[in-house]
Amino acid sequence: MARASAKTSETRPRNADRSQKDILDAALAEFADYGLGGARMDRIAERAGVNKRLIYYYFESKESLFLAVLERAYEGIRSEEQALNLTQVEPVEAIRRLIAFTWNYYIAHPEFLTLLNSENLHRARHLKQSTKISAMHSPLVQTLADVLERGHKGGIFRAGVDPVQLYISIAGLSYFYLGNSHTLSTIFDRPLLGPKAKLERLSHMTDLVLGYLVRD
Amino acid sequence: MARASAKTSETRPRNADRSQKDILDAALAEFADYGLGGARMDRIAERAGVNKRLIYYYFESKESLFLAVLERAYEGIRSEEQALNLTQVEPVEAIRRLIAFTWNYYIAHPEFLTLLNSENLHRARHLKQSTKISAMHSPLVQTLADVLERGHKGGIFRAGVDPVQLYISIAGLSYFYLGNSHTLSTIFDRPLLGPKAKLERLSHMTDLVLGYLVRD
Amino acid sequence: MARASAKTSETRPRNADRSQKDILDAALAEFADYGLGGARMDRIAERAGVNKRLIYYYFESKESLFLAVLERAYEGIRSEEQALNLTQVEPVEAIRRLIAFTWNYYIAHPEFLTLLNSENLHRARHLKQSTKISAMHSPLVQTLADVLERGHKGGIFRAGVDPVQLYISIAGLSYFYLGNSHTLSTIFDRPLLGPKAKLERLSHMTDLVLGYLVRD
Amino acid sequence: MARASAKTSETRPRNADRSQKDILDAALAEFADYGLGGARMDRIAERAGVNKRLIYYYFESKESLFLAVLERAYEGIRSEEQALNLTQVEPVEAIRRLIAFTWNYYIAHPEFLTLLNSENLHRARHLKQSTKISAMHSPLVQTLADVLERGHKGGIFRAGVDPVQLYISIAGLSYFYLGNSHTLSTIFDRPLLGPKAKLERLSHMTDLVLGYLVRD
DNA sequence: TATGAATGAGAATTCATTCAT
DNA sequence: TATGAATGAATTCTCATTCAT
Repeated sequence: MARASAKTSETRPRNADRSQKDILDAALAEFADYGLGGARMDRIAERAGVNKRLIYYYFESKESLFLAVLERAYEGIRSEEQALNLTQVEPVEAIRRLIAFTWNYYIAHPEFLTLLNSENLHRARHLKQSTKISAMHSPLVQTLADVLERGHKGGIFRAGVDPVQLYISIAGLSYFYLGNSHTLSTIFDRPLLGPKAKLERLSHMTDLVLGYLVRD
Repeated sequence: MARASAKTSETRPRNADRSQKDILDAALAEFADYGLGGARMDRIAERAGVNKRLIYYYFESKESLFLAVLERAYEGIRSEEQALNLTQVEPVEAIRRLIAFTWNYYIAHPEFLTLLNSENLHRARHLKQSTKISAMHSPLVQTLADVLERGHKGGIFRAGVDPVQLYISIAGLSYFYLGNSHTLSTIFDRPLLGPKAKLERLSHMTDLVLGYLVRD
Repeated sequence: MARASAKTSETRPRNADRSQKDILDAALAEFADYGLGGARMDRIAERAGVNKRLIYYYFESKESLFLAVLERAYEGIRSEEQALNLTQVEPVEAIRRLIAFTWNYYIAHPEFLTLLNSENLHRARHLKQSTKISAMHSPLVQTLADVLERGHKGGIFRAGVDPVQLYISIAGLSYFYLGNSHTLSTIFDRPLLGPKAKLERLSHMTDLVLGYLVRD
Repeated sequence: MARASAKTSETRPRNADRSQKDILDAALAEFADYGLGGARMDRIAERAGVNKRLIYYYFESKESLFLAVLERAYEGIRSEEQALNLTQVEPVEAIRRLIAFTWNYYIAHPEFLTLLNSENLHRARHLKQSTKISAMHSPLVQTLADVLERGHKGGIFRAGVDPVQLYISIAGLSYFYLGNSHTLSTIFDRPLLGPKAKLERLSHMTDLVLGYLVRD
């Protein structure tokens, strides 16, 4: 909003990187607030404090801007995930951390959920044009496979768990609750985003996943 | 060009109920395909085979049409859920059936997922204006509470499971996988909607939930 | 608004006169509130408590309905004017009465002003199609001519006053003040419709006209 | 068909001031011809020779365009009025000039009358949002107060004449005659806008006002 | 690198009017 | 006499995008 640099043209000297970042930030916020269809190029320009024309200069069109935003969003979560170093903690703790991380990341970055929603509405049309997206995800699967294997070999986890399947479950448990909190709290007539409710959800999800994984 | 009335005026005789149903059906398909923002009233009219004006005659605006569609969609799933008679089967089987039903319903009605996505993007703005939506969901919670209690009293299920929490988990496990299948299959570079993949997912979800619920 | 007869169809039995009057009343209110262009046939039907189709049954179209309303409005003021019996009072008093009557009639019937406004915007397009309108006004001119003549012959009034000219002045003095009271009170930043302001205006107008007419 | 841009794109070079003026001119004509409700944005664009979208670019909406037109219209008459320098001529002549000016201005600018009509139909809704309109009118009242005072002090005019009241009368005498000339000439079945009729009216109005003001 | 001016193709919504009973 | 259902033609306003500098 009150970005000083947007006010005058003197404060916005020729700085390509900065402008591009401002545009991506603004676009992320706009797409998250209104979805791809509802987002307005005018508002993005205003939010970024740049002339609308500049957006087209750097990003071909609304659609490729959306893809750029998407890719940067995936990079964000994946790089933080990497930083968890799950291969270096014991399996049960690794799972706990992954669940908690996913949960907290979604809470901290609600735009990520909305972005995915939009992209799915459009049948991953944009993502399918991305060349780097798939490569970005193999480390995640590798890591989780490693954790599961260590858990199984240590006699703690059940056998035959598919890491992709499990990841989708872990993500889905948080995603549905948080991404659909508006409709869920309406239909169940119950607050879902209060501090207590959040703690309960994290606890429930952890119990659920570990109750399944850990053999007795 | 392809004016509906040009086909034949006999195909749309004066029938208020029929016209309204046709409009709702067409709107459901359109909203599912394009989301609220992307849906076009023109296309809805064409799909329904009615004059665009008639939509406004029966439904105030695009937004209230959307709400009407949403309400009917919730009615659809909830009434089929009721028909499962979960209170009359033993607890483990009841949970199995609920998971399988949810999974299959989402597969059979992908529009339902898209509709929810859209509504959440709009922060349940429409649903919050609905008067009947909350009442529609209490039986579901009741039923699930009953199943959980019977399971616990029979020494089969663990204690202290919140039915709403569990329902959200069961729904979320299917919802995320199916609703985000486009992005997921892209990022994991793996087909998720083939017959085999579907069977595996259902099996995984059932194992996950029962692995958690059933005490040893 | 709360017209009982509009509520149910039993209370609106086949009564052509009543329906027509209800429609005219409703149309008068609607045209006064929104002008010809802004008036809505839907709202007129609602206000009248009749089906929209019925309006077309009795009155050909919106435009002829407008003419019917106009004619009835002129009939209203002219017939009350006749009832003043100006030919039977002495000239100065007759002028006083005419000014006061005009002023009070416009206050009591603001719709009349709005109707005239609309009709003039449309260059009297409708009125020009009326066959009875001109005949309706000759008595008025006659009466005023008689008053002026008696005044002159009695040595009270100045000579050579054109009755039509005078009538337009008398009407204009009230019409502009009342019909434009919204803009006038805004531009002069002063209330014009309070009880005191109204008395002052009537007094000013009477002084103005008599100050001119009465010779010393 | 007759798309403006099709003529030549050179005729509309990038000139913000010019475009805005063209739009205001076109809007004035359109609003005068059809009133606010009847005016069409399409026609305004065509009249101005600009793309319809440009109107919304400079003026938010039809309504704020209307306000802009209104304000400019008031500025027009008030500034010409100022140029009369009424404070520098003797009182009787000043009144004569004001009456004649008002009369001639209305004749030369019939749009002004229609505009006021429309604004009053809408209860000064737009004007009330204007910040500058009231300030625009105090000089006028001042000037007239000065004339009246000089006239009274010189023993020529009667005492106690309210300048606002008098201005409304002077304006009203012309306004009603000219603005309602269509209906008036119809109901009185007599031409009002011929050269002779006009002279007579101006003479009548002057006699009326001075007959009232000037003491004997 | 950066921008204010300008636009064509739609978008939702409105409205007087007619149809069928 | 009376009405609910249905419609074609506008109408205001929007939007991504391009032009000229």
